[in-house]
Formats: sequence, structure tokens, C-alpha cells
Amino acid sequence: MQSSHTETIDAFRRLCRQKGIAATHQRHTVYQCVMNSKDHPTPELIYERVREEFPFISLATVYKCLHTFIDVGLLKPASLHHASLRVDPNLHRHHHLVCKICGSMTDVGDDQIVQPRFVGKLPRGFRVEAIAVEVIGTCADCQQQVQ
Amino acid sequence: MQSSHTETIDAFRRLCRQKGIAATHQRHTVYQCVMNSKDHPTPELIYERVREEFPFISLATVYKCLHTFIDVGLLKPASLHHASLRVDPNLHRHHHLVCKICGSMTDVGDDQIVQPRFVGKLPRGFRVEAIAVEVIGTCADCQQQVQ
DNA sequence: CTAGCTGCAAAGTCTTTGCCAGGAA
DNA sequence: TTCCTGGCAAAGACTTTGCAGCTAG
Repeated sequence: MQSSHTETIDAFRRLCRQKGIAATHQRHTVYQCVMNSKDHPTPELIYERVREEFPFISLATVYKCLHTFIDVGLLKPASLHHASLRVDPNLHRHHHLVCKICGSMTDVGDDQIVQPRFVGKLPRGFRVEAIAVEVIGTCADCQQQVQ
Repeated sequence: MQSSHTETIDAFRRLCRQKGIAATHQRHTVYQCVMNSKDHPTPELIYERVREEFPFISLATVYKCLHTFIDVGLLKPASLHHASLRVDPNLHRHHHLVCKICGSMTDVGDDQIVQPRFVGKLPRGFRVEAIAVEVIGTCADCQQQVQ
């Protein structure tokens, strides 16, 4: 977890100054925790991990830290779809255009996209069942809103 | 909305019998609503739309119908990530292996996948900013659990 | 010193559950 | 008739908010 603590704290300070946010102990711990995660942890999981070395942090603070980091571009949400269930009546193989502003999803036919393919080694032990392509961007409506 | 009502009701009855679920008025209305949606509606939105022609349905019933349809394969969730926020410390272009059982996400380097490409016409008015590939399947751990 | 941050608890979303009455097969 | 389903309201999961006190810069 900690290689050269002083060094990483300084690096984090610099990063925060550069992004215009305060470098607090909580933020540093949350940041370290996420950067050292190989999985794509949920706020709850980060909270549990961080509490091991910072027992008094609150879950609300973890949420606030994560959103701050996302806002300044230090982290990304792993998916655009953590809001609400959405159902898809189209059972055929197809892909989606996803608007990052309004979250709208539009179908793209399977034949309109060249299937992605693995190059070299497939991941060990993982049984591939489908490949979904998400084309992320801004829909026509949202482009007008911003202008 | 309704073309040949008797016909579609019969078709729905057949579908339900085939899937081993009861063909109720509520289920039929929800099913019709979703099948006629071009977007990928949320339960709340479906609820609003369905209430126009079936004012006494409850939101809980909409949820139950949707899950029933998903369980029997009449519908799919539009994404696997509607549970909780997950953050990604990896800011480089990369893709994900997603386990449909446990939801785990593993990184796949951008260079391990041949980028998908559009064939022919790009979607009108949509500004493409990124393309994310999700390789969906079952992870090694979950395969063992099932066996 | 000041602006911005944390912790707490309360409130807000979204979703599920338990239970009984009612409808499908 | 029997089993499944719908409606309601309560509970549950996840997330945000308001505010008072504290901390970084």
C-alpha cells in the first residue's frame, strides 16, 4: 500500500493544487485506496477499505471525495448506467449510442459496426458470451442545449 | 399503439404460455409499452406511459412485470451496471470484461482489442467521443460456483 | 483568517418485499 | 379450485443534503 509515503503525499498535494482542490487526509486516503484497486470498487467497498486505516471517515465523505475526483478528472465512473434500470426490447445482437449528458440510448445495428476482436491472448478463465459496444458521446439534442 | 388488438393479445397469450407465465392485462400492457419504445425506458417512465391506458397499475407491478420478462427472456436489461456507482482509476483508453453473474469488471488494454468501426453512415447529429467495449461473460470464480 | 471540507443525521431516490384479495388456468 | 399475480404500504439499498465545527492554504 505505502511505498514512499512522503513522496506520495507530496505527489497528491501537487495533484490537488493543480486541480484546485484542497488536499485533505481523507481525500488522500480515498485516492490511494482507489488507485491501488484492481477491481472497480463501489463507494461502500472503498469505505470499508479506507476505514481500516482511517476509522473515523464517514460514508458521505467517501461519496463526496469520489464525486470531487470525478469532477476534476482524477477518476472516471466505470459506467454511465448506475442510475436506474433500463430495459431493452431488442433481443437481437446490437449496440448502443449513449449520450453522456442525458443518458439516452439509441440502438445501432450489429451490421453497422465492425465487431471488435481480441488480439493475442484471451483473458484467462473468463468465458466470453457477448461483446457489447457502447458509442459514447453527445446526442443532437444535448449539443443544442449546451450551445 | 394498437394495430390489430385481438391479434396482439393472442400473440401475447401464446408467448406467455410458451414461457410458463400467466397472461394478465397488466403484463400485456407493460409488454406492449416496452416493445413500442424506441428509447430504453426506465420503470418509472414505463409506469407513466402505461398509466395512460391503465390508470390503476402500481409501480411495484411494473417492476415485477419487468423482472418477470427479463427472467423468461422476453426482455433484457440495457446494461449490467444499474446497481451502484463504480469508479475507475484507469484514465487511459481501455475496455472491460464484465461478469454477468457477480458484476466484476476487469480491465482489458486498448491494444488487446481491435477497435470497432462504423460501417457506412454514422448516426445523424450524434457527436462520438469514445467507444467502450464491454466483453460480457462469466468470470472464472463464478464458473466454479455454478458447477 | 477565510473558504472549503468533514461528520452526522435526516431526507431523497430507486427498488424490493410481505401480505391479502382477486384473477388466470 | 388452485396457484399465481396485483396493489398497497412498509422496508431496504444506495445516495445526497444541510448544517455546525474544523482544517488547509
